Amino acid sequence: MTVSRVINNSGYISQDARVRVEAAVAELQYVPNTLANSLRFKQTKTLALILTDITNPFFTTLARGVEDAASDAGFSVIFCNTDESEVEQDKHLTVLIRKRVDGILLVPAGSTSTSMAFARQRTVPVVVLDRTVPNACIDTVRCDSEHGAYELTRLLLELGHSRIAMLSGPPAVSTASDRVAGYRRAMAEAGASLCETLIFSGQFTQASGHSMAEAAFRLNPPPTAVFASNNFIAIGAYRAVRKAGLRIPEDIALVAFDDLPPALVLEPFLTVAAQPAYEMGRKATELLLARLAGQLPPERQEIVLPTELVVRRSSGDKLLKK
Amino acid sequence: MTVSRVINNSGYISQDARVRVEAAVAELQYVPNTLANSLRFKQTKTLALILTDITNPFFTTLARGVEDAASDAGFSVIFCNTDESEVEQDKHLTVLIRKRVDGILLVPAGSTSTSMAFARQRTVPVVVLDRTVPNACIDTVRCDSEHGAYELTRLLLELGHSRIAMLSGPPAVSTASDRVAGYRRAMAEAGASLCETLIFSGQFTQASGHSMAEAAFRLNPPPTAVFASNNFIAIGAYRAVRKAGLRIPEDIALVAFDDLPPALVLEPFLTVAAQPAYEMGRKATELLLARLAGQLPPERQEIVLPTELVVRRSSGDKLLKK
DNA sequence: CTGTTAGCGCGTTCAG
DNA sequence: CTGAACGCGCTAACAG
Repeated sequence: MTVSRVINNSGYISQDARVRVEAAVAELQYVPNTLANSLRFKQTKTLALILTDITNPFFTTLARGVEDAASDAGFSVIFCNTDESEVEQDKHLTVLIRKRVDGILLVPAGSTSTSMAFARQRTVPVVVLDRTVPNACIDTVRCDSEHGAYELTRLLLELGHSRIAMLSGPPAVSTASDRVAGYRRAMAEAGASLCETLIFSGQFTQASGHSMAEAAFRLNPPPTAVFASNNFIAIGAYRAVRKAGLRIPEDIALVAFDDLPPALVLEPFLTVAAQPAYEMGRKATELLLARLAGQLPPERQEIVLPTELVVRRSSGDKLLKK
Repeated sequence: MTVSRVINNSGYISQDARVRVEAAVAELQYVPNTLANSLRFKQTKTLALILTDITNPFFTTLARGVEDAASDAGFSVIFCNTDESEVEQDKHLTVLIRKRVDGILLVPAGSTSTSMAFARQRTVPVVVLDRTVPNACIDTVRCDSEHGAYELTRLLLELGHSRIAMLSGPPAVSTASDRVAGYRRAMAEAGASLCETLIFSGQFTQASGHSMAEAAFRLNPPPTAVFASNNFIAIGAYRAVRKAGLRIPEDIALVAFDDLPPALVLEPFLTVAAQPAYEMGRKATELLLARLAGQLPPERQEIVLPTELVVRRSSGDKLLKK
C-alpha cells in the first residue's frame, strides 16, 4: 500500500496522497502492527532478562541498567525470575525463544547444567551476566568476585583478625566459589592457618545467612569477624549477631559482598565490596546489542568489572591483641 | 502441515507420521514461532508493566507480584520505567501497542493528562495501578492511602504530637494528595489547629525529602513529628534529622508511608503504613487477565487494598507535656 | 488420517 | 508517483 510509504517516510509520495492517508490514519486510529514486521524481518526489537529474583536490590539495579540501555536502543525488555530453579529457567527460555526475542541476558540459575546444554544449542544470542557458565563459550559480563573477596579479607586481616568466618552461597554458583577463592588466597598469603571449619556453604538468602552465622558462633574459639558472601546473607548474619547479644563492631566485625543502594539505607554501616550493578546491566546489554548488530568478532567476549571496597563502621578498628 | 498437528497434539495422526515429524523436529532443532500465531490470532500472551522506577522497592515488590501472576497464567511481562515523565510514558505506550501486548498495567506518570488522553482512546485493556487517573473509566487497583495516612496521623496525635510536618509528593499524583487528605482529616478531627505551613509538597525522592525536612526544621516553633509521605522521602528526612543533630524518637518522631522490605533492613525501626505491594501486583494482574478473558462485567472495577499500621521505634513513646 | 488453501499485516520488488 | 504480487510461519476449514 501507499500508506506504508507515508508511515515510514520512504519513497516518493504526492502531497495529496499523504494528506489523505494521514486523515484516514487519524480517523481509524490506525496503529501499525510490529508483529507482521517481526515475522517478515525476524527482528522483534525485544530482549529478555532472566534473573533469579528481581527483589534482590542488586538485581533490581542491574535490571534498571539493562532497561535503560535497551530503551536507548529502541528495544523492549521481558523480565523473568527463576528463583534459582533450572526448571523455571528452562520454561522461560523456551517461551522466549518461541517469541523470537532478539537476544537474552541470562543470570544462570543453580548448577547451570541445563544452562550449559541450552547454551550449546542456542539459536539466539545470549550474554551471561554476573555469573559464569563453566566450559561454555558465551559472552559474559561479570564482576571480579575473587578480587573483591580478597580485598575484603585483606582488610580484616590488616585489622588484626585471623579467625574469619566465611558465610558463602551455593558452591555451584561461580560468584560463591570465586568469593571463597578470594578469601582463601588472602588467608593463605597472610600465612593464616586456614581453618576449613570456618568456611560455610549455604544459600544466598537471609535465612541461610542466619543459620550459617549461628553455626559459626558455636565454634570454639568463635570467629572474631564474619564475611557474608552477599547482601542477604549479611542481613541474616547481622540479625544472628544481634540475637547472640553481640555488638558490631565491638564484639565482632562484619563485612559483606554487595552494597545496598544508598537510597534504601537509613545509615550506611556495613563495610562492603560494592558491585557496579547498574553498569553491569548496561554493559551487558550494550555487548548483546553489538553482537546482534554483528559488530563483534566471533570470539567470546568477557567483561570483568572491578568491585569497590567501601569501608564503613561494621569492620571496626584495629583489633587489640588479646 | 501435518507437523502442526503433532506439535499441538490435535486431530488424528498416524504413529508413523508422528515419529517422522518428531525426528525431523529434533534433527532441525525446530522451534515453533509464536509470532505467526500472534499475528493470526491477535494474542501475544504478553503484558506490559509501566511504572515510574523499578528501583523503588515498593515497585520492585509490586513488579514481582505482577510477574508471578502473569507467569502462572502463561504470560510474559515487558517492563518499562518512566521516571515520572509523561513523554517517556507515551513513548513506551506507543511501542507496546504496536507490539500488540494483550494488556497494560500502568502506574501513571506525572500529572496524568496524557495518561488520560491515552486512556480514552485506548485500544488495549489497561489496569491502572497504585494511583488513580481522574475522571477516567479504567479498572484500578490501589491502596487506601487516605486511610493509611489517617491512621499514621492519629497515632502521632495520640502520642501527644500536634505540630506534625507533612512531607508530601507531587500534588498531581493521587497517592500524594490522598495522603495529605488523610492527614488533614485526622488533624481536623482532633481539633488540632491545622497549620498549613506544616504541609510541604515536593517529589517522591530522597533529595526532596531532605530539603522538605530542612525547611520544616526552620519553622518556629519546629515540628515535634514528621510524616514522610513515601519511603524515599522518609530516608531523606531521616538524614536531615541526623544532620540537624536530632535524635529519633527522643527529639523528633518520624513515621512514613511504605515499608521497606524486611529482607533489606538490618533493623526495622520506622513506624509505617505498609502497603501490600506484592498483593497489589498480583491482584491487578489477575484483574487484567480476567478482563482479557471477558469474565468481567463492563463496568469499571476498582480494588482498594488496606494498608497496615506497623508501629516501631521511630514514632517514640507518649510525648511528655512541655 | 493427510494435504491444500487462505489470510493474519507488513514491506520489498517490480510493473505500471 | 502508485498499485499488485509475494512471503514471513502458522492453523482453521475444508477437501481428498
